[in-house]
Amino acid sequence: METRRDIFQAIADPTRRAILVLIAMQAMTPNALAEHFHTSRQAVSKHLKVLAECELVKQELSGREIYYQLEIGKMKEIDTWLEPFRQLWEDRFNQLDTVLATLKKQQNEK
Amino acid sequence: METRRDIFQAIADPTRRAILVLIAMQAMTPNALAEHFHTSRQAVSKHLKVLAECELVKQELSGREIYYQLEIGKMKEIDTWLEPFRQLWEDRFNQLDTVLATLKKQQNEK
DNA sequence: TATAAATGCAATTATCTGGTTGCGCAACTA
DNA sequence: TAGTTGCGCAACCAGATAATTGCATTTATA
Repeated sequence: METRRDIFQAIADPTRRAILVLIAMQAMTPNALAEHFHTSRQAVSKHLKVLAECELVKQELSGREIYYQLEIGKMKEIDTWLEPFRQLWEDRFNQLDTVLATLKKQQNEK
Repeated sequence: METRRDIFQAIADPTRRAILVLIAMQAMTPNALAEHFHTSRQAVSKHLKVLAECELVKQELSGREIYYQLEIGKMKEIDTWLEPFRQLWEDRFNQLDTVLATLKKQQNEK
């Protein structure tokens, strides 16, 4: 029942990725978000809950409305995981030692 | 049955992410990979199949062994999706117009 | 040649996931 | 105050997922 929420699992769903893009531009309510998709407001609400559980979004209350906005800092975690791979495709021909060191370090920290 | 494979779904699984890290350092066989996890070789094989379906890994045959290696180029797709968000956390205080333009462009291209 | 090893595939199963509908509650509004 | 709106939560359901076991095939080895 207590499913461990994970940022990678959060962005696995295309609707959630679209939500992140939308609220990156402007904080939005569940109702406003739902208008952009072919699903119910409740379904969007569940997606927002998942995003909130892994701290990718935060709420801002305004009367009976709830504006969801992006927690941009959390997105860095994806970037961090990607970093050693980025080195691989950027410096494929040199600095290989550095790349391997970073990868091994990341693996040991697991 | 024909589940649409997606790179974001592929990296949603922690075992698959670990596999990517391992083979980034060195091409490995399913048996060798399986030794690093608490699952059967067949389970690892299924993960490799998922990764192969979205072209994150490629095979290199060697007798009865199959070495899996990373398709580093495919990882760029994650990076590409992340790019506008990276702009947000790097240039939070300026160039906001550029960020929004990128996001909207990305959204229109869906 | 007989045996062992490396691998993929099929069938099965328990669990997770994303969606729906129905409901209750708090907050606006006429 | 009565009705409407915005929202989250619970129950339910079909399909997807990850893991297991069993098996067939190909290649290496004794």
